[in-house]
Amino acid sequence: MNPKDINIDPKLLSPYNPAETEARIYKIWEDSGFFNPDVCIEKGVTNADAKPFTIIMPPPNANGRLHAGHGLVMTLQDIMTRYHRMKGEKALWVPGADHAGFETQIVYERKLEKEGRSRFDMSPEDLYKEIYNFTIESKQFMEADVRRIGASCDWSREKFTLDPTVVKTVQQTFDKMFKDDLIYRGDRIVNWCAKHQTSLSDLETEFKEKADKFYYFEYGPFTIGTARPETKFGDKYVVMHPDDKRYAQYRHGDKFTAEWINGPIEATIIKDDSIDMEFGTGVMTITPWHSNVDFDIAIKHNLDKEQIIDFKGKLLPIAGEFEGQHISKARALIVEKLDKKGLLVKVDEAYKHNVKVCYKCETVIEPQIKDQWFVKMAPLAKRALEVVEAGKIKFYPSNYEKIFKYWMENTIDWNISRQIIWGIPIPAKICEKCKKGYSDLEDTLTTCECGGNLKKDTDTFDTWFSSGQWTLLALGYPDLKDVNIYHPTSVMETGADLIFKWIPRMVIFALYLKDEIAFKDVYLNGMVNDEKNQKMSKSKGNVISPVELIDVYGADALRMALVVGNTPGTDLALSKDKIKGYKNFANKIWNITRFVLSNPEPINNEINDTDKKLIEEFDLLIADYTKDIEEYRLYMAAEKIYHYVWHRFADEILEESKLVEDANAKSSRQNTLLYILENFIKALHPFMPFLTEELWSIILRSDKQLLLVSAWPKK
RNA sequence: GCGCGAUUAGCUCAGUUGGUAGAGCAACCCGUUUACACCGGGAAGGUCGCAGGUUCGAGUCCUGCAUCGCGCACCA
Repeated sequence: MNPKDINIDPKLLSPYNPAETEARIYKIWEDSGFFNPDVCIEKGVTNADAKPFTIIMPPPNANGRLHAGHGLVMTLQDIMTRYHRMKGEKALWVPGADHAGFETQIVYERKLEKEGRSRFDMSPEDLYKEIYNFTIESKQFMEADVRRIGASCDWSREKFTLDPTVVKTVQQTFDKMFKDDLIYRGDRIVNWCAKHQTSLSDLETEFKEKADKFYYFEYGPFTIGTARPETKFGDKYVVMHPDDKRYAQYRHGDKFTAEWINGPIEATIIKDDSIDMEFGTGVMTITPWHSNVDFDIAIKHNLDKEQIIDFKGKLLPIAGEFEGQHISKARALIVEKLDKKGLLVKVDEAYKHNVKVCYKCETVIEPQIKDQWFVKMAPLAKRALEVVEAGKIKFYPSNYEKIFKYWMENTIDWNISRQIIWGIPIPAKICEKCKKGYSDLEDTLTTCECGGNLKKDTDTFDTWFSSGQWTLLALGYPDLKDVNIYHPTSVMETGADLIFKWIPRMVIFALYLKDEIAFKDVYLNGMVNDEKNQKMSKSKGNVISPVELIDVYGADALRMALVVGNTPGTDLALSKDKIKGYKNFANKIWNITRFVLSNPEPINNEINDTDKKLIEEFDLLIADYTKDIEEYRLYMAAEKIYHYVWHRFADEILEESKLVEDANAKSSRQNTLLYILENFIKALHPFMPFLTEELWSIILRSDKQLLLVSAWPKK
């Protein structure tokens, strides 16, 4: 039928065209100012004494576009925010952008590499400036993507993780923790990436299976096994298990002389029960400077530690004739020399083991002992554990509480120093003589208590040190204007992989700085995978960008596809067929509206008993649906309303109403259809905001306000 | 090695305090009658991983096993 034949709004051309609608609607919302709860109060759509509802957006990296996972995160948070806003609460969703320290620097380094440049040839200031400009530029693309999804966040409050006030506050936190004896300077073994020239936390490394040769060498009276002969120059301890009968004749502390790579050395026998008797010969020599396990043994027995490999991966003078060689080349030469000396016993050609690599470039991590800043985790973790055990923070799904607790019960001190430019500088001074570290916010200290010269620490903070304070920082802390109203935040919604990287740190810092929980609820979403449920990755070429999907199917359809059937904590297989299904749904609603509006106007306000039952049925559904949203069962709420609208309202109620002939009954039914239509459009708004706002502007209604700030349907 | 999760229709997954199995998609048959073919109607499809246990009653609770996935740790 020609749409012109229908006596309704000419805007209602079929089919629904999301591409034409969405940008226009978003602009209307943004111009209205209603994403900002202050404006809502000012204009009288929200009561000044209404309950606050706060979500802090996990700031997307400012260095690129959004990926499908962001699409899910933005959708979930937008649904929650829109729902609470319509309920009349002071709903605040604070957007952000993350400088993403290490990540951004890597992105930028790749760019430099392509241009044939290197950060090591640039002054730190120039590099910082370039990355800053790059990030500010990229940030706009990220923000545009967030808008495309329909996020109703308060852009006027957007925070960037390198805003000057943020930097200042983070540095103050460091100073406070230093004074509270929660931060110390420590000589500890760190994960060193020789390519990126920085230390990494355990969470920034991965294990990769590698096949290497495994060598057996004669070492005095013993045969030792190793996969890394190049570290062995300084080895002067042999370690074996105290219960190993094969070596019962040797005693702890005994010394002997062994012929070794560059001549004879004196070695000492150490007995330690951390040795695996089954592995190799049950005897090993240790290199405490370049191995975590060896380091622990050395600390336990108070053994000497010596650096063999420099921070670029080259051998130090201790290597004698091999000095200056890169370890990758030196290994074979060292083996050859030992072989010539008759010390090579045998070689296992295919030894498989897991090697720690940099999670970004897969360079093999070289453990190094380095002077770094560490946070004492135990006392902080204890408090975080207490509030969770007291039930003050709830997890969705609930089993993540276990993971949180496990993590808090097994903390190790946190290395917060990073040797990168792109981050918040650590406001500290280090003594050139005795290496003692001081916090120095005002940059005034010059001399150490030992008389040595104090030098500025050139390191920056691990990003999670500032991100951990984000619930407060995003609200303007230490300015308490917003903090007093909106903190603790209502819900922290983020990817389940952040259960240990981020969630505990936010809990810890909010307790430490403000003596408050950071959030009442934690909602953890799973990964968004491709339609075969495989992880999206650039190398597989199966990455789908949310914006491309929006271009084809519309934002509302994508949002529904991301939410329906997606329980918290579980990964989602996102298929185009699924999104297409919800594009059809959008069109269905469009046509339902066309149909209802094309019916004759009711002759009065009467509703008969038959129709009252339909209204009752609908109201019950909405009550149930509301409860589902309230309790974070968004996957179920969305499915229920979908089912009602399509298969109950359209397929049955509308079809049946076509058969009603009596004038009074017809009028009663039309009143009923209008009531249900108006209210399901309201109820569906958090899930499908663009379509519903557009329809709201077309249908007859009592309330002329934007749907964005209309009252939630209630019985 | 330690921990977590999953196992339900061909596929993707729901199933909220235990009460005779649900949705979407796909496949099948039929159908253009006042919105919508981006549609409607209909039918089909499951010993709810396996084995025990608790119970009047178990997809749901308990124990064990198997398979898959994920996380953490890790061998010189």
